[in-house]
Amino acid sequence: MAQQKTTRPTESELEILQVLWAKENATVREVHEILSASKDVGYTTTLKLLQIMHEKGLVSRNDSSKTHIYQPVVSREKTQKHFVGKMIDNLFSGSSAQLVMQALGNHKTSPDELEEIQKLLNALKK
Amino acid sequence: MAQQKTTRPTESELEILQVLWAKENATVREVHEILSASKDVGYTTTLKLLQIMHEKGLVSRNDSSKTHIYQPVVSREKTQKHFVGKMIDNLFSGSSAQLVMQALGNHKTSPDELEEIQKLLNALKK
DNA sequence: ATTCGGTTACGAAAAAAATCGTATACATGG
DNA sequence: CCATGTATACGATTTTTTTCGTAACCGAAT
Repeated sequence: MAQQKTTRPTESELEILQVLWAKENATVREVHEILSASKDVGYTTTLKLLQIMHEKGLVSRNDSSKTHIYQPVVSREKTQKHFVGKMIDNLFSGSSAQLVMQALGNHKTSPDELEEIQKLLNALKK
Repeated sequence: MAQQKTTRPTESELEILQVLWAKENATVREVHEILSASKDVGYTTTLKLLQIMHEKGLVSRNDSSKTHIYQPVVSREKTQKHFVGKMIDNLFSGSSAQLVMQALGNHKTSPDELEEIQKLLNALKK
């Protein structure tokens, strides 16, 4: 079987993945530039993190040129799914509805988005 | 103001809080009994964790008798809110609707629960 | 060729979190 | 009084995660 143990990203790894998901691919510098805008962190820290993520298989990299280019391997959706599931277990006694209510209740949602949710809801009700 | 720095629970602390929220209060042994059903962990580990949580102010305890009784201090709702918010930022580009769709799409939700959500949705649409 | 700016490699330290061994206290049944 | 079972205290270790210093590398401009 040799089931690939899907290593889950840590907190900081998640921050980096966000950048990669948004840009599709990026150099260390690009990632670091974005990260350091909101957070005080050294360049080599970002580099190291990307290297570790590469070892873990969370990202792939193209090192054909001197400046390596990183790409996400794990998909945003899979990762979302994993963490949402975990959170439902951990904090909502396994009830996704409770999570939904919490999310809807406490955060601004535009009419368009509400409409989207309504559609999904209609589909599920069948 | 002296705003109480709300220390956030770690992963394992969350597991313990779950038990405390469910039971309202519990002894170390009770917590440990439940935890060890699903997880391989030593009694003193659970004890230590509860002691740390007590230091942090996550739980209170009644030590008037030899066997201490612990109670959650942080509310389930506040904690949920915190983690949901964090997750929306970290994984859903700040869109709560995206999280809702993900949660609804990937997990079983009973008709009753769907109805509840529908009600909330109606209220929000106004 | 030499220097300079930007890059990766690598090891190690620091920080945070989780785990457990051992000591000790205390109530209670014998 | 003593042994035993159950508690807590506490230090120490282990593991995981984060951070960064230093060296080495390379290409381009001088």
